[in-house]
Amino acid sequence: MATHILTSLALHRDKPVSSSHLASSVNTNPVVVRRILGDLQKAGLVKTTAGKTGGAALSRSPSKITLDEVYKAVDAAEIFAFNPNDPNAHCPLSCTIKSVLETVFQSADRAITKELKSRKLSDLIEMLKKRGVSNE
Amino acid sequence: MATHILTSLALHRDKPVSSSHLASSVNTNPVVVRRILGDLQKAGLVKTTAGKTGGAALSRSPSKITLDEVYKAVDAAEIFAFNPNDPNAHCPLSCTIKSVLETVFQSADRAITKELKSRKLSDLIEMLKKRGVSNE
DNA sequence: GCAAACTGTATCTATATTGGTTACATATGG
DNA sequence: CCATATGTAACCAATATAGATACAGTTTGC
Repeated sequence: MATHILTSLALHRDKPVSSSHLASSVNTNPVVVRRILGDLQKAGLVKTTAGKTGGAALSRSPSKITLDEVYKAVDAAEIFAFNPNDPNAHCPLSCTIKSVLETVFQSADRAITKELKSRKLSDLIEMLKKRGVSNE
Repeated sequence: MATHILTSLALHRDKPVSSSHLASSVNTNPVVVRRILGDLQKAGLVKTTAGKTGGAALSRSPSKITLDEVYKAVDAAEIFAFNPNDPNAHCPLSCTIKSVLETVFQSADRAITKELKSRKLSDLIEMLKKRGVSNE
């Protein structure tokens, strides 16, 4: 939904778009959109203005926004999860496994981050245009 | 939990380990362990035997088990999720965005898969041994 | 000044997922 | 035969997410 919203904003090039309008494109409720916009705003990707002619707009050019930023803006969690339970203190494996998995999780995270960093919002716009979607 | 279980099995080298024993190391309930073992068994990574001396054991050498197989065995879902709602038929962007995101999701998936394929269960055992955990 | 059209946010509901637990049928070694 | 396993169903609790309603605060344009 977040990338959908951002591409919509990009296609509107700086004209503020209302959450209702975005919601109808995403096919959801305006409040859901505003919540996502709130996350994107905290991450500095969009700017919103209140009032009659208000709405959301990108705060940077699409070529300066990577999908990694989008991902981290709306989904703070890691990809993999540790066992939330305490380790069994009588078991050496149980006490050590977490530190081992940590290094694995980190490299997986780096792999995803690298991949997403290589994708810019402007790339998505390009792909949309190739499919005939050029404005909205 | 799944990797924890598998490393535990590896440290026991082919001696069947009961779900209760594994559960105490993972600090959870035996049924939870058996559910995970069921997934791992479907994926061909472990073999379980019932009866008094039963339990679970690896069905392959740890050097022949990649973390990618483990991941796919217990978590069939994709990393990223599409907007579950139908597209708004009146909106060209809404109708097209999914196919664009699909290619992004696929390359992200490939990146994770590649990373996890490069990690073998035996690598984890190595790391554990370096930290002083050699049996259990 | 004021109505219209926004945002931001609180609150509530529905739903899905997950882990944990109990219970029990079934298998098997000694 | 019986102790000890697995496999699995059923249920509960906790958590997360989307959606919906409601409303206070902001801003524009008349």
